[in-house]
Amino acid sequence: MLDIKFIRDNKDIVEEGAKRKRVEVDIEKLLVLDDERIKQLKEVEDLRSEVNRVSQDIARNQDQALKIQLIEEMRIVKEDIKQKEEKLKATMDEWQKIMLQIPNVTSPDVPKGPDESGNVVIRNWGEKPVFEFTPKEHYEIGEKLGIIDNQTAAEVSGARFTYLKGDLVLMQFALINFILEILGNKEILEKIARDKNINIDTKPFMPVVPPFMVKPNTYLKMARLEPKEDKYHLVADDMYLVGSAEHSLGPMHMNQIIDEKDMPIRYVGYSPAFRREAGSYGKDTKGILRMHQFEKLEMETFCLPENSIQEQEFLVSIQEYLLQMLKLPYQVVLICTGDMGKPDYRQIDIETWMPGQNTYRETHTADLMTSFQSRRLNTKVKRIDGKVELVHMNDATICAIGRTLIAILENYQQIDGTVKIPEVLKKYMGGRETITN
RNA sequence: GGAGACGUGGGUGAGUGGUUGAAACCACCGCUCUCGAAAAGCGGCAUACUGCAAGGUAUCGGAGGUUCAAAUCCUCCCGUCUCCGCCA
Repeated sequence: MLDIKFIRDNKDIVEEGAKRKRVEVDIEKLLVLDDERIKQLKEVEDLRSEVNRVSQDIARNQDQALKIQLIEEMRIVKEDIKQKEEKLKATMDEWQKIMLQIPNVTSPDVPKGPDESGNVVIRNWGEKPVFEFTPKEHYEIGEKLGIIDNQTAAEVSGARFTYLKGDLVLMQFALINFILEILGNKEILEKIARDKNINIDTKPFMPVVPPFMVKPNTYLKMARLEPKEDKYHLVADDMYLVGSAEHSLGPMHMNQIIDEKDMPIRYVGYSPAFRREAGSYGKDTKGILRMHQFEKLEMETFCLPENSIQEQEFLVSIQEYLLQMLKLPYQVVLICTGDMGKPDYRQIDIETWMPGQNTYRETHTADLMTSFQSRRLNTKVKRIDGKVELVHMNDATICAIGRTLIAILENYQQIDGTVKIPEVLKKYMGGRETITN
């Protein structure tokens, strides 16, 4: 959510920003409602003030007859308040509805564009592997090796579910262990920052296994409830399954004021992500690219406003470091206005090379939300000088495990159908060289 | 799931209908004293909205309700603790 004061002072920027994000919202109407809101609020507060004042008079006054008269007068004023409050509430409801629709403004360096065609590749890394045979797609490799079984999962749970088996499961946990080691190591993080010329506190990440379900209200505060049709809703308990660890990591400091000396706060959360994938029928139906359920390691950080762009750069650097360690070619994409999320100020994706599909596919995203989420979450920082302000929040994938496994299978495949194990993961997989049948 | 206890400012904790947005203590910040520190003394110390300001309004887990007046009474919800049941 944006600050209403900011909207009032920057009507054109907000309006233009929404249009560029292809969000329809009537700012003009909001401002009219806001004037109305303030006017009605003043009326109600003046009346309340009168009641408060007279109530104290009643308490102090000894004259019984006067007391009875004042009580009677206040009873009438209260009726008036009630009516005005109802009017105010109606105004507020409408006001709130529009406020929730308004997207975050964007960073000046975000390219303007209508959809993904406007995204800009800002750099790439790695040599695409050259094969002496036609590289296969991950599901062909996986099925042949007996480590991916969508067939059985379809019968048990339906489409877009899978059984990961054997070495692929070991590789999943190898990735998790490898990543947690990196994110917990201050020296490595320091080196990553230094190599990219990022001047930032390299405090390590605290590993977290967060709740996999959240209350509707929590989701709303994270500005992630919409689109609802993509969320799994547990009707009996009115809970939602998380679509990302972000959804329960972000609210960890709800209604808190954090000391500046404790900043930045960095978490790496492990959780499944549940997605209904509404609207993607027929898209990526093969293999494990687009699932209703997949595991993910996610970085969620809270920092001072002046550091948040640097923080995002840092998170992207860590993503790149990981892919470089895994020797997976990738490209870094600056997402344009029309393709980015509503809460984002700036969004950077990483797409990893998938030889079997002969294309780059999205594996990582890094979202800088500025204070868009912290405003509703009410997460603040108390500065050294005593000033209290909203924190800035960053959220970034460190490993969407399924898609990383795909990239490994496709990039490391061999002519005999076996798959080499990336060097850095070997030690977590019994020192073995390859996945064989 | 059953029974009971409880939820007050950064912390401990007082407060059961009327100048209580909230005592006291601790922590923290500033000043005095000191060469400096400690100690002591003095002062400050919630957030949001609104207003040029003075000020006003709201908030004592959350949402409603009773009342001229609610931290205090009532209802529902959430959470914590203890005991029992169940369970990995």
